[in-house]
Amino acid sequence: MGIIRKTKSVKKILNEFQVESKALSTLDLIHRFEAEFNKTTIYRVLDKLEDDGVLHSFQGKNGVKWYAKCEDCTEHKHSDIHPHFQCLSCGQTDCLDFSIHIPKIPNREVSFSQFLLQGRCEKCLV
Amino acid sequence: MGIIRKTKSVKKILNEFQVESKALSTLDLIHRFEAEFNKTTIYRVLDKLEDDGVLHSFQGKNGVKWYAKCEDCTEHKHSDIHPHFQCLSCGQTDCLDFSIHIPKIPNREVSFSQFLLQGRCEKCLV
DNA sequence: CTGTTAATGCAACTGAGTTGCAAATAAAGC
DNA sequence: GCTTTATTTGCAACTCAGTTGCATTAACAG
Repeated sequence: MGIIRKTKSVKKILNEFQVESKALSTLDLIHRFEAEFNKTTIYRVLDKLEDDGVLHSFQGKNGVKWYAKCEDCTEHKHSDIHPHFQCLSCGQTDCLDFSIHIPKIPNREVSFSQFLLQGRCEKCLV
Repeated sequence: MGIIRKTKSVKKILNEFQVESKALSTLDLIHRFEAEFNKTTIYRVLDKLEDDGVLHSFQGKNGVKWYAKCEDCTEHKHSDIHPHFQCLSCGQTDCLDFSIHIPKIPNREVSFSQFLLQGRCEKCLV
C-alpha cells in the first residue's frame, strides 16, 4: 500500500529527488531532514514511494539502502532496471543510463536484479 | 592481511565452500557452525579469506552478506566478476557462469561491481 | 469546523556486523 | 615433546541500519 495523503514529508522528500537527479541513501535523507522529520518517517515514506513505483531502491556496498527516481514505473511493474554507480571517494551514487542485457537463464525465473558499480566518478578522477 | 595460520575454523569454513559450489551467507555459516565457533570467528575468517582472494563477497537483498569461492583471484586482484542469483523461495544463492559486459563508461573508473539477480531457481520453478 | 483515519514521533527494539581484551592455540625452533 | 611467540578465538558489549507499537498529530472529505 503506497502513499495516500500528500503530507509535508512526502512533498519534501519527492522534491529532493526532483532537485537532484542522482541516487540518495537513506542516511543522506535522514541527515538532511533531521531537524524536520523523524528517521522513522523517512523510512516509511521511502517504502511507500517504492510501493507506488515512484522510486526504486538498491543495496549499497556497506549495507546502506539507496533510492532513486524511477522512469515509467508503476505500482505493479518495476521496469526500470539499470546499473548504479557509487563513487568510493565522495560517495555520490547515481543511475547509469545504459541497460544491461541479461541473457535468458535456463530453468530460472528472474524477477529482480540490481547492479552496483563502484569506483571513482568524474569529479574525483584527478 | 589474510590468513596466516591454518586453524580448525579456517579448514572447516573452506571445506564448506569446497563441498558446495554455491554461495553461502554469513548467517548460513553462523548457523552451521554455532556449536563449534563463535560468530565473531566466522566473520573474521571470512574477512581474511576475502583479503587473500580465496573468496569473494556480495550484498544480498536484505542486508545480509554472501560469500562464494573465487576462481583465479589473488590477494591483489579480484578478477572474478560475475552475477549472482538468489532464489526468493528457498533462499539458495549461487554464482552464474556468464560474464556481464560492462561498456566503457566515460569519465569514470570502475574498480568493483556486483550484480545480483533474484527470482526462482530450478527446484522452485514448478 | 468536525470527524475519520493515515501519518508522525518517540522509545524501544531487532538483526547483522564489529570491537577490545583475556585466554587459547598454531607454529617454529630446539 | 617442550617452550616461546604471536595469531586466533570467545565473550560481552557495542554500533549501526532499519523496524515496531502506540499515543499524538495532521491531511482530507464532507
